[in-house]
Amino acid sequence: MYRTHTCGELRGTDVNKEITLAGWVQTVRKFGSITFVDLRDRYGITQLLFGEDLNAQLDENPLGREFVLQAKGVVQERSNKNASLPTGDIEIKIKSFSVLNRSVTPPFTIQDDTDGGDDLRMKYRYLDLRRNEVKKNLELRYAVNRAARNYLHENNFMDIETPFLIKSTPEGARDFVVPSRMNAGQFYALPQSPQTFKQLLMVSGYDRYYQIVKCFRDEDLRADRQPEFTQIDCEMSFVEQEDILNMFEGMIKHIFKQVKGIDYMEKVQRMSWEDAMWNYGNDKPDIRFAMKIANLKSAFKKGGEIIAKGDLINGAGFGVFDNAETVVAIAVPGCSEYSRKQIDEITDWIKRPQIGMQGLVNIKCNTDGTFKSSVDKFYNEERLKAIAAFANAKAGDLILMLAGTEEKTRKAMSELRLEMAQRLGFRKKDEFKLLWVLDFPLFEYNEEDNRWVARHHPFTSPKPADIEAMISNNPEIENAVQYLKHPYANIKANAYDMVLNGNEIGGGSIRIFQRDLQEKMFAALGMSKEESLHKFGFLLGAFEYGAPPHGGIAFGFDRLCSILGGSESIRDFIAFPKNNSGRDVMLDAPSTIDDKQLKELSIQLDV
RNA sequence: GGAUCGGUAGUUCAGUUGGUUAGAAUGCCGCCCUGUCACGGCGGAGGUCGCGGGUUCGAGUCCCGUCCGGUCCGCCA
Repeated sequence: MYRTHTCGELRGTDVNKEITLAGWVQTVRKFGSITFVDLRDRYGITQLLFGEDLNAQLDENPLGREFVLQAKGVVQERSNKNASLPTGDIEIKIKSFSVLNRSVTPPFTIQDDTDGGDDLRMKYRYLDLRRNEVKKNLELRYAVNRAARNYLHENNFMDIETPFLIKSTPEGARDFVVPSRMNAGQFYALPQSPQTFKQLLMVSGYDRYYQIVKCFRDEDLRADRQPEFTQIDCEMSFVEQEDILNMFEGMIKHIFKQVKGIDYMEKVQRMSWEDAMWNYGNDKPDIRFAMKIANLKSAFKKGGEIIAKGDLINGAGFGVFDNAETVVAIAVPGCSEYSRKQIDEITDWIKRPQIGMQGLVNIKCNTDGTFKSSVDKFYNEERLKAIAAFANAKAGDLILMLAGTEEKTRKAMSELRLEMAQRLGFRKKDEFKLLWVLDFPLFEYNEEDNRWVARHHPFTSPKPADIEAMISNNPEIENAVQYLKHPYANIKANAYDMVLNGNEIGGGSIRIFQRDLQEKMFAALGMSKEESLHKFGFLLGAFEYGAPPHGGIAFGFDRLCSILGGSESIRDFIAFPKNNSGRDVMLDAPSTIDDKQLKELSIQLDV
């Protein structure tokens, strides 16, 4: 037997027990004739005490960091206790020991505050995973997994595995493809999600399905995006949107309770997509704080056009606002005292290429009730007061205003709102606020391909009230790039996203379950009959054999874990993640394959 | 595809206006130390300044290119 206990479990009540521990050497502290060793395993750290009698043996078998050690001894009370360690009341007086394996000096320290950089830690991920910080994240991930499974199991959901080698349907994200040796010149694709399979399972009568499953998308990465990622994928039959919202609101609350001990009692807030865009410039608003966008002028919806014209000091007008499609403002609480330097800093921030705005207008709402703005020569005090009132600004606030084209300005203001909230500490890691965003548009325009595409996916059902419009209205696809300006843009989907602290953590929809409506949908997306049969004939066929009404949702498991763990990056919550360029730096993958493999696959390279 | 920040000792970093032998901390090695737990003390080893080219009497430092890494935009139904 290698060990009788773990390194995390012995306490004062175990004194005088004869025990055996096995683990890794964290540190060696030598004091001439006695030596302390901290022995670490997954469960904790226990201090070993080597007395004078073992010095000869230690000289013969010197211990180094990360050596694997087995040690037998007696638990004894420490003369100097260590309150910061759960095992800090005791130590093991060693009687004999054995070095099970040696270690070369690790490239970085295996501690909470390691000296290793990200790159190095990824290259030696197996060492990084020994660190408590990383272990904690994987433990949280497992806790979320368990909580989700328990909840779904209790609610009659059944875990059914679906294939990873499937058919490529280049709709939406780019597919990862896998060449088929037995079918020369043909390829499988790895699933972007088990979407069609779970719908087929509904047709088969498995009315509550779930899977915690890998999905694959060949797109560029971010801190919160990996080429392979995990979803909690769910589907239900005989449900309406309301049923899904209630079921999965329940699941998230269960996860909060089980994993974080949080009782999320209130009903999850709901917001239409249009309200989200109008008030937050964003389809996943962070509602932990207010700072709603004040719409002073908008190209596509009536706003507060109080500044568009009139009441100007010299009558010449303020071209930047007068000529802009959109003028939006936020009132930043308590920032009226911002210095020139601070304002310049924010202005530079919104001028960065990633935001790309030309400039920033500010109005300081002084605590004495007066106003000071960067546009004093265009607007008089009364006008500034009116703007402040419209933007819900209080004395002491700083109003920030942006003007320009609709989409860009709205997006920029959304970013600015988050940035200011970040600076003011409004985005607290330990505060969690859920939100359902509803009534998404069914279609959106893809400028690159010059066509309308499904915003969610092509299996999403339109709102019942809009089905007629979609079927009868088959307008010419014009170069209408402004959302909400095209007839299609007004067709709403039976789709919903769950948003947590400004992050989309889940999304789903009620699906189309009739063949004729699904065919109309494909046609609306510009797919020919032949094409739709070739790509999705199996689904259309299945819909003819008694497909039940159904709908579902999928949660981004990695992202949910990272938010619950208070981290920006999902890599910390994945045991073996890819880097920014989609590489596994530990394996050095992807890599070339040899000519024999290529030949078997009938593949010739062009590089 | 684009923007931006970084690459100097095993590691994390500093390095002024271009100027002598490129520094610190930590880690590593050796010696000393019986109550440490970030142990301590003394000593030591350790560098192709990512790579290639250019400017210059002289380049870690300036310029061009390139590779690698981080973050973001596009992209991600």
